[in-house]
Amino acid sequence: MELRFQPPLRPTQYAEHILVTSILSGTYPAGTALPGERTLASEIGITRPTLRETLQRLANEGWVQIQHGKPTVVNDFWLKGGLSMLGTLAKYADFLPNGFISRLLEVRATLLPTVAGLAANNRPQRMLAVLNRRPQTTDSVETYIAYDWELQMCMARESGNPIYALILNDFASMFQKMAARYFTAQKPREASLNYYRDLAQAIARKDHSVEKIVKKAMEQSIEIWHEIKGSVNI
Amino acid sequence: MELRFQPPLRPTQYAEHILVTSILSGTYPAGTALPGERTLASEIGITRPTLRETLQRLANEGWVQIQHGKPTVVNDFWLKGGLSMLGTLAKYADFLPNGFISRLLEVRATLLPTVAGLAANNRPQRMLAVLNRRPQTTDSVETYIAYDWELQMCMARESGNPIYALILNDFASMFQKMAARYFTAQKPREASLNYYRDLAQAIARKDHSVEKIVKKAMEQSIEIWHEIKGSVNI
DNA sequence: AAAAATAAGTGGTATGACCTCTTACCAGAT
DNA sequence: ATCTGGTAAGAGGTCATACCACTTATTTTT
Repeated sequence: MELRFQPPLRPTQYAEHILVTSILSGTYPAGTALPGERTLASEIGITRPTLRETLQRLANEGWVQIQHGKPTVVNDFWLKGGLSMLGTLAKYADFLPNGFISRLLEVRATLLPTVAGLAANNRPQRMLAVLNRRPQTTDSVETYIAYDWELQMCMARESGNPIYALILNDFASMFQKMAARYFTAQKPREASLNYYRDLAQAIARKDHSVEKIVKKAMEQSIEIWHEIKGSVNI
Repeated sequence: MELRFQPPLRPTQYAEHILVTSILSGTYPAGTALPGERTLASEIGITRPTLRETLQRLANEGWVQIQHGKPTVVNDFWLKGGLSMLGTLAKYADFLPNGFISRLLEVRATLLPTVAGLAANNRPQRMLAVLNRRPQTTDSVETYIAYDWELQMCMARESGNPIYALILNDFASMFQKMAARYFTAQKPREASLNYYRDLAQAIARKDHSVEKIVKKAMEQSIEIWHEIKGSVNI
């Protein structure tokens, strides 16, 4: 849980914690009605306006469905939820199904090659400018984490299609958790350096191998992740 | 705007309308601070708790950034926003950049072929069950809209990767607006029927042409959309 | 000059009341 | 009996106001 020694949660975050863990753990199964706001607020130990701020946020992410006059009901979030749920889910990684990060990497593997190809065609100079700042072998883990994310976001921005950036933004918190573990080992750092180098060369050559290179790198990162994570349930 | 003859917006929706249109139209440029909550609430004509519910939601979607003690600042939403922004943006289509729906269709074209391939491998029976219920030539526009969406969601669900469904859910409102226009013409309806038929055959044959078929259909839908929309700015 | 206290402004939370919508129940009309 | 309309209960929606907590800049103290 990683919450010990942390300052006590503020009421609105505490409410989120209670509600999300209750939903994830099955205390409030999908399809059932949540207790009324007045009851729920007193049960959690906060006031109604505070609870409502949290409820509205969760409803917007697809956890629950609020309708005037009717009780608030819990959603089957894998069916009704939106991508912004990833941001909240990242805080409760213990409840994630086994291999969830792999699923995330798989989605990235289908998206990023296309995105990279668009960016390389659209704004090759900007891509090369970022790639020329790529990390060195001696750089810290934090540097790798930050740079890898920066490169992805650069691709999304320069792709010319703003929607790719929106998707990646929702991935941010999950990727942060993953990358912190991923780049701790040496092998993925080496693999990434090779990937950055190959990508820079391909863009400079202006040939059509960018997509393939990114695709290959994404698939390799999935393999490496499987080796790293071992039996950890994320 | 299509708001005439509709009941007046409730305060929380009215606040969203004011804030979002103000941000989109440049009244509150990215990087600038929003007026304080007390000021803003009275300007809009609602109370602070009500305004806060809206502000928290918008912050969660990435429109603004709220920090305790500091003024709330407007984000560059194409950079900081999440995919759930699409749901809100769909209500203010007039502000969308030209060709935005095309960008959305392009994202779908990169995702759905992979998703369809996974679903066809994972759960061919369920896919076929849905495909066997595909519309007839004589069916209504509404039937096409509903079925097309159902098929996409089916693919996402049966792909085995829940994240695809989360992404599609965020596309829902935008797709609804697009499909209502798209399927009004006859050509796209015919194209979709052919697509459904080819897809059903491919899955039944268990060959590896599913991805190609979906890819081709998605690209064709982009072409058709360009023909249909003409000079409309969406 | 540096450090600590202070004050002002902003977002965060608490109370308690009232408004609006949905639902179910019931009385009256058909 | 069935349909219609009213009525009451319970749910979410909004209001009003006061106070708490964090950030920042200023002032005071050391």
